[in-house]
Amino acid sequence: MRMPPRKKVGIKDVSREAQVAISTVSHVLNGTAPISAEVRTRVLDAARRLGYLAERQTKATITALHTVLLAVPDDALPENEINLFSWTVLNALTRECERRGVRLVPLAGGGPLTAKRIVEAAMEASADGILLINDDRRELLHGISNAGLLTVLINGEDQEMKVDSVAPGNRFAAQMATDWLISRGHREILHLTWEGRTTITRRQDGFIDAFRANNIPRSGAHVLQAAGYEPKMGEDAIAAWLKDNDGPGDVTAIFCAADNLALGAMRALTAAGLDIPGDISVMGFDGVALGELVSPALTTVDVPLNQMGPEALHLLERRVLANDSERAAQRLELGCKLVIRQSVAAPRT
Amino acid sequence: MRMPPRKKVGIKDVSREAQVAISTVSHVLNGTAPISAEVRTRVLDAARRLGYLAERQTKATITALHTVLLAVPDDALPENEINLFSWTVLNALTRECERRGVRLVPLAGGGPLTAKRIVEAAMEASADGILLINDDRRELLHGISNAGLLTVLINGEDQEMKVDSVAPGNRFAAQMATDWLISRGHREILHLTWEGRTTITRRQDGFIDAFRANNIPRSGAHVLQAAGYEPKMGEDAIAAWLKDNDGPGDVTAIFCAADNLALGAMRALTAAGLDIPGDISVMGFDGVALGELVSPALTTVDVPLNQMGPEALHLLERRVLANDSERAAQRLELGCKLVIRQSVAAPRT
DNA sequence: TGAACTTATGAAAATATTTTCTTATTGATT
DNA sequence: AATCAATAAGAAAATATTTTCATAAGTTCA
Repeated sequence: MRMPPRKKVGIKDVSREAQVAISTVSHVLNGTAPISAEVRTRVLDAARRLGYLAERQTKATITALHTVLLAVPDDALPENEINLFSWTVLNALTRECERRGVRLVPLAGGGPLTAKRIVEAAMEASADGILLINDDRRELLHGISNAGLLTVLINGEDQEMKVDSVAPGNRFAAQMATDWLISRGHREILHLTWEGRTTITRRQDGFIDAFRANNIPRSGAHVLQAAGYEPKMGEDAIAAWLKDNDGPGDVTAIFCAADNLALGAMRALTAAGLDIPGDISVMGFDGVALGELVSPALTTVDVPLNQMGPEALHLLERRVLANDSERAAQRLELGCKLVIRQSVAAPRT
Repeated sequence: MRMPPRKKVGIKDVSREAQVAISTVSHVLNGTAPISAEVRTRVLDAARRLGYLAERQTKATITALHTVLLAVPDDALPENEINLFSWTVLNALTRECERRGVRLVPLAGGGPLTAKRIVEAAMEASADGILLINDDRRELLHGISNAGLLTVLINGEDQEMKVDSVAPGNRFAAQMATDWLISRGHREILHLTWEGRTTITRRQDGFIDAFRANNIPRSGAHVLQAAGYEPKMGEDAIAAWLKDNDGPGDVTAIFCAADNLALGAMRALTAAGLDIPGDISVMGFDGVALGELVSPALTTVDVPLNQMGPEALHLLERRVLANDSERAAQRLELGCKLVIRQSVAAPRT
């Protein structure tokens, strides 16, 4: 694995690009002399453009991390196409590690994760820290931190606020999605979800928040639990719901807690002869499914999956560098974006 | 304001400390040669001990920030001792800026903050970014980001997930505090709060969460609104409550959403002839009040106020450096700690 | 058992960066 | 108009850091 021989950029290259002397660049970078705003901007822009700032930044932190243990529970393994979520996250993480020259030692398979297994694997690899994805059980976290190992959770949260974590801003994102439905005129909305971990219930919280924030009667917020997050389960849940209620009733929109569920729901709705979005609107969450390719294209919430891994790495670096157990644990929530396509319309009047 | 002439540490000093050659240190730091785990550790430890790693880290980021506008709404001004919260945060922030040589231009007083005022002030100071404390109104955020200025919120949150922010982990912390009360045996708990911003309602969420997580009847969760967060208002609210209900009734513990309220509550309870914690337990939140000096000493939740400013600065730096509007907004929650003192005991049986 | 490798470390050469000091320009003050 | 002070930028000297290459010590294998 050899990088293209992109020769390192230095302060010299920046000075040429910005048309100033080498020393001037140094002065700008260190604030060791008065510099006019104009030149300062020119230099900084050049430095950024050439990737000098980024390189410098990388070099400063890279030091701390040599080997990182990546613990992946079986159900996050991207064995089936279903778990595109984890796959995307892990993929971006792997690439970032390669880029930075961090050795990533995976621990996966071989039955359920236990603190013992993780600690042993970390010792064996003499890892500087641990990244743990999709698993935030208390016993696990206790076991690991008792061994004095530094850990960052990806797509999880430590309720005891001892361990750093990165997760999507589920609650706000779900509220934003529901807000959008409400703004289109929907008042009776079904939230299709499943009994997942706390990070999934946050989406339900946000769904409810939106009703409160918009002063809409909470009686319009309906919740339906599917058996899991696979498309088939969403399909079954919606089919059963349609049957029980003899059609969608007052409900004019379905907000699904995952794109996969939304795909299943759309199948069930179409099978029941309902038009999307004419008769009923559907909204997803995650932005991983090929929502663009189904018909109608799925309106959804885009989660910045590609940024979760790198951010986790960054938290781990800072933790290793600081090496200060007094420092408060950090929980990082990444903002999500609405992706508006065709599966949502105003309700029939 | 002159730093003690602590001469800069370099790779040379590290090599001496770690008893290796200069080049070896360089190799460790850059991964440019195979290094034994033993030497690697020795070098890294030495580098950390001497503050070399920290210095390097600082240097890498300092570049991006020269001038920062600090916008402080009137009600966060530390004019009265009441707002020890803001005072502590601002104090730590100021010191961090001094340490790093960042120029901090305050914008405060002169009536309510408006987007226009902030944008103009930022332009005038040619600020690289804005720190906004205790104010996250939508119009304000829209106005600022429309002007293309980078902003980080301190003790606030952007529901639209466009702007980075730092805040305490209010929800989990409140749950932790309530958990503690429940673990001592309390089942009927009063949450004393006020109509604050969303960050305050998060504490109420956590209070409720604890009942759910512990499978305790939610009928035991009582909420009482004070007129504000000053001690006097807590005192009045509790006095009125005691009067209305002819004593505390079944309630055996009061969890206050702020230390100031707790101090007031304690005064009202004592005035009513109740013993703390014999008759009723009291728990605070914030860890700023002189809870250690009151009698009995106040059990509370310690919020890492000193870290909020520096973390906000760090977010701003990264944002300026990346200069990538595609990058998702980040919301950083800092973990809090339980401080156990004397004001909480098991309820009378 | 000794040639061929591999792993570790350091000395010295090659680079990169910072600091000091000089010079130019502008505007204010006598 | 001459002088001074403040602001900007750069040349050159002083340092700091990285890289290349040499060497030692162990390992493997025919």
